Amino acid sequence: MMENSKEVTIYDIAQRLDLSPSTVSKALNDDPTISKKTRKRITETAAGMGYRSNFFAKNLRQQSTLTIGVIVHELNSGFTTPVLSGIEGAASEGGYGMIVADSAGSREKEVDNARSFFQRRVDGVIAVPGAGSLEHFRPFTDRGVPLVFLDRADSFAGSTSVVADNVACGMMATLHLIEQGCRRIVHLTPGAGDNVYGQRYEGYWKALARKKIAAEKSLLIIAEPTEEASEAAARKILALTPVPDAVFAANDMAAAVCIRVFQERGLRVPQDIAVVGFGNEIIGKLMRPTLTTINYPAKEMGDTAARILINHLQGNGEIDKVTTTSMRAELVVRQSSLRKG
Amino acid sequence: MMENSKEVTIYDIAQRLDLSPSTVSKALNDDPTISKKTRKRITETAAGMGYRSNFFAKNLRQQSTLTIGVIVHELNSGFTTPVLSGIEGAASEGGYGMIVADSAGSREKEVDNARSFFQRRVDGVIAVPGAGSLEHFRPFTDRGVPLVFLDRADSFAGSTSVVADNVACGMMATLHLIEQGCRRIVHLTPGAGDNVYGQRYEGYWKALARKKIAAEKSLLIIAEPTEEASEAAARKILALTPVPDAVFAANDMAAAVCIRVFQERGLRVPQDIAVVGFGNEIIGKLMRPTLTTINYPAKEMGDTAARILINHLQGNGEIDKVTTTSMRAELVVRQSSLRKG
DNA sequence: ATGAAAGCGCTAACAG
DNA sequence: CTGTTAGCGCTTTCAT
Repeated sequence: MMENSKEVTIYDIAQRLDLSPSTVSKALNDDPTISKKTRKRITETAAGMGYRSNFFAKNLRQQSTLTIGVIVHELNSGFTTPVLSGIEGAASEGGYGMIVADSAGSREKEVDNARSFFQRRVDGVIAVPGAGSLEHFRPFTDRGVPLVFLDRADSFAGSTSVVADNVACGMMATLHLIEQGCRRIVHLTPGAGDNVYGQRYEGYWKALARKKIAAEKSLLIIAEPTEEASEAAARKILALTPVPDAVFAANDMAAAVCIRVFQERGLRVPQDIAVVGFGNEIIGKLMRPTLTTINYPAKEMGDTAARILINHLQGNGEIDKVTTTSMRAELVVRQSSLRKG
Repeated sequence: MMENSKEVTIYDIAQRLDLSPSTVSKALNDDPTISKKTRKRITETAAGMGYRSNFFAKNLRQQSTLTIGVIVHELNSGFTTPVLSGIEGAASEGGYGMIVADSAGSREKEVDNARSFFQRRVDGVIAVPGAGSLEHFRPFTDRGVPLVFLDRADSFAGSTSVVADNVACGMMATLHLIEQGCRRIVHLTPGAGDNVYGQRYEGYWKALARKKIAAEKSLLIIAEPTEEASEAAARKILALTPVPDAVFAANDMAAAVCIRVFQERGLRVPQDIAVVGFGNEIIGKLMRPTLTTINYPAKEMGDTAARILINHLQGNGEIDKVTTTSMRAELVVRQSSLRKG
């Protein structure tokens, strides 16, 4: 095993070429005050000697880590994956590394992760927080470390948010169903609290209100986004009287399960009951009928959040001016809701 | 905006308490030679002053970054997500951060990412490489930076691999179909080269050989894992004469598309044609018939890779002894293949 | 039990 | 165009 044959430093290079370390440093950083010729000599011997700059010595001087920290409340999810992909793309393009911490649904871990990133001195933070207070992020804002929240729009001390317009999403889906002639529209959601789900629900009833349709409390059905709970919810929906003529589900999996249960009970989708999902998961294209759904711009949100952060870090200080960036989602109309034309 | 009100250093703490910086340093690192009383005084004022240790000064001294680099060839994928989740869990448990770089299918980016991590001096690397040479990882092995490959078993200079036993997977799936009475079994795969797909194919024909069934070349169908290509492949399968009585697809999406096409053509699954997928994606539980598939232990693989790496970094040098860790995958039998009992 | 001093590798004034 | 010098904040002998 070839072991660490000792790291090469700029001193080694300087000695070898009979130059000073600072000359070497400048040359390696493309300082224009170094003659082309020496610069070339230096870069070449550096490469030859297997030199790599010491990231930490550099950071120690420059007080910057070229690293952005990403805290997600659930890494293993269909939303988080494209978000990370979007962030990574923009970050690496801007010369930043992305360090990821997963809170795995635990608030305690989220607090820990914030602390850990603070210690690590990331240059900026993007967080997809779970529910609850955001106070554990205060050290960042206090120290001027820029902070962007994703998918959560609470205003929080000097921070910025990137969200999809969930109210608009809910409205779009519901209006579409109304246009298709539906009147008794169920909203199936994991919860209608103070978060994206609540906003989708708000969009739902705003759409009903606009069309002068009374919102019935019994048409709001709460169910965890698991297969079992969704099945139970579907049965609950069929037990309502009169039977609803549409379901707007807050995620595609729940919508798919509902459709299956409806079909097994002999109902036709969309003729007897129309269904709209949320999230544009791959399953929506594979099932029959294909699923009408909201295309949630997760990757674009990640990309945007990273760009805002990096622009700010590079001194194009958007972050102080923009408070919330709302990304446009779109309705993807497929078979499960099309009752006309 | 509260701006950087100047970072607190151990010197500030020392001055405030009329102690020396080294005492403060030791106290903060729980050095037992510092009396309990002073230690307490120090930790308390440190907290009070909002001190955070300077990660970089620390690293500069200790020549370690407490960071492991993860290079994936495709971040936005159903395999990578649980892998990252597994790595993150083990890493954070061991006190390490995880920095992620996505090669997004580009070899060039993969090479860049390797270089970038080398510069950043990650303590260790986990790579899920694409196809092709692994030479760009040589700097790590040369410098004694431990390196673990995931889902790819090439032996490479002093590195270690964590894989699922893909040959066994292919064999398991195929034997199961044979036991169900199938004889003309198609293997549908994105390619049977020198990678996991090739190994699954190897398992397929080994199973056939063991059962004395002739492997026909026409039963190997190559198709990209997209919806369109899978549909075309399904039609191709139905055009074979005699029509096959089973399909073993190398991913669940392709299997789902096949089943849909078969059903649309009036075939019954599994009675007329049985189908086994690969990957245990969520869709397999939602569709009808439910999909028999291989449960690929992605998260466990990530977890294992990270543990091996971290054990090594902490001096429990497994990495030199273990060359390849093969994780057990399992067959999940559901409706799409069950023709007996 | 505490302190003094050296140095990790690099950069940025400033001087030549 | 190149060199000198002085730290960045921390840890770690070695003294006391």
